[in-house]
Amino acid sequence: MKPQNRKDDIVKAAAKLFKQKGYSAVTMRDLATELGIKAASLYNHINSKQELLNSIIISIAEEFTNEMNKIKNAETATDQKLTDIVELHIKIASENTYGMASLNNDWMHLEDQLEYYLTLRNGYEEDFRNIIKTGIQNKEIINENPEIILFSLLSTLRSIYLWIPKKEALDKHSLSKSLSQILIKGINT
Amino acid sequence: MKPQNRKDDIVKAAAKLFKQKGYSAVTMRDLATELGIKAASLYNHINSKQELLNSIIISIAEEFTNEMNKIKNAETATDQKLTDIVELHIKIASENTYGMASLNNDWMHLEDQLEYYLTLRNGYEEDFRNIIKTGIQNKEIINENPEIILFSLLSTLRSIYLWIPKKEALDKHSLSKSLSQILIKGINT
DNA sequence: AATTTTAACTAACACTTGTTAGTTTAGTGA
DNA sequence: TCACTAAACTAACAAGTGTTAGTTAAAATT
Repeated sequence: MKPQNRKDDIVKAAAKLFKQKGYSAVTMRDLATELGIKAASLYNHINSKQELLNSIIISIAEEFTNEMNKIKNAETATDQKLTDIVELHIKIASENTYGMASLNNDWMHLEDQLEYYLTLRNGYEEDFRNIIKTGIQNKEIINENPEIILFSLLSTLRSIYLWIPKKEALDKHSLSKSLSQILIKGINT
Repeated sequence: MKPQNRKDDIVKAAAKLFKQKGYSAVTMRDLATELGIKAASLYNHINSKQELLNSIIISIAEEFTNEMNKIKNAETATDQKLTDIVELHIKIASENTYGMASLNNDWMHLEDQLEYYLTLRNGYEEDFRNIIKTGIQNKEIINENPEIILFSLLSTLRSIYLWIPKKEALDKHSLSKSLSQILIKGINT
């Protein structure tokens, strides 16, 4: 009734290797070796290499979209929305460090699902942009080019997965607090 | 006396394709097609695919290192050093949008030169970290975790190459001004 | 005019790629 | 005990990989 277990192992191992070398450089034999089996055995559980990438990326992208919908529809001030977004990125990056690497670096190797992914990503960015624009109108955010503010925030948030595993062991809570301060208080009037 | 011309064309085209699909996904046949020739013809000008990646990444990494040495040795205040760093990243990202993609995403496929690259990168980050620490001691920068400040700044600076070609046509000068304000004034006491 | 150089070509190589087919083994439920 | 299933295996394939060897045609140099 739950024969998904082994498949999850494979997806997890795939994400780990994809982070290390990128999707294209990881072979099905690499992946099998990581799991201690032969390449052909993988196909008892999955349909294709492509499917692995799809499920890794799309599940994260959908999580971002769902959470962004909650944040944008909440009756909260702009700086609370921004804090929520920072925490969302830290949460996803913590729970899925490997997957975030694929989402950032290998999305262009999605095939069937590429268009869908881009729709999700564009929607997410558009919601984020609107939150910033509203903040500017409300004078909660300095009146700089919203495109540059968006770019600056998103760049940092998308890179969190690279820094979380660092030896310095940034604990999740103090990271969230410090990063919000640096990113948001720096933007406030 | 300058038979390097054709080789430069190849390196440039390679960097462009590496940005689009990543080093591993670009074949020598792709590269040849981009240049309107056959794959084997490339080898009249270059020694290997690996060599292309090496020269793209190492030349940029060395430029960062050289410029950082000037900045750190200059007798300037911390916020001037930070402004200089922002401008350095914008300059390199503008002049070498394609190469920056390889540097960020394909450095792990360096082989012989991987160790050298990591030495350069670690040195750069260490210099940057020391500038931030000095700024904190001088009370020019808020007393947050310097590791998080470094991470936040570097994440944005390393992503500039992704945004410069955007349709919005962020012109270089206003980008530099706005970004410095957002990143640095936000950090200042 | 003769020679060298530049830069393309065709043909082929040894190896690696994702994937399929068919088989074997061990554990589970009837 | 018997059938079924999950999950591994061996063997193989067709296509694609980076690269080499040897050749050719035109341009530059002597």
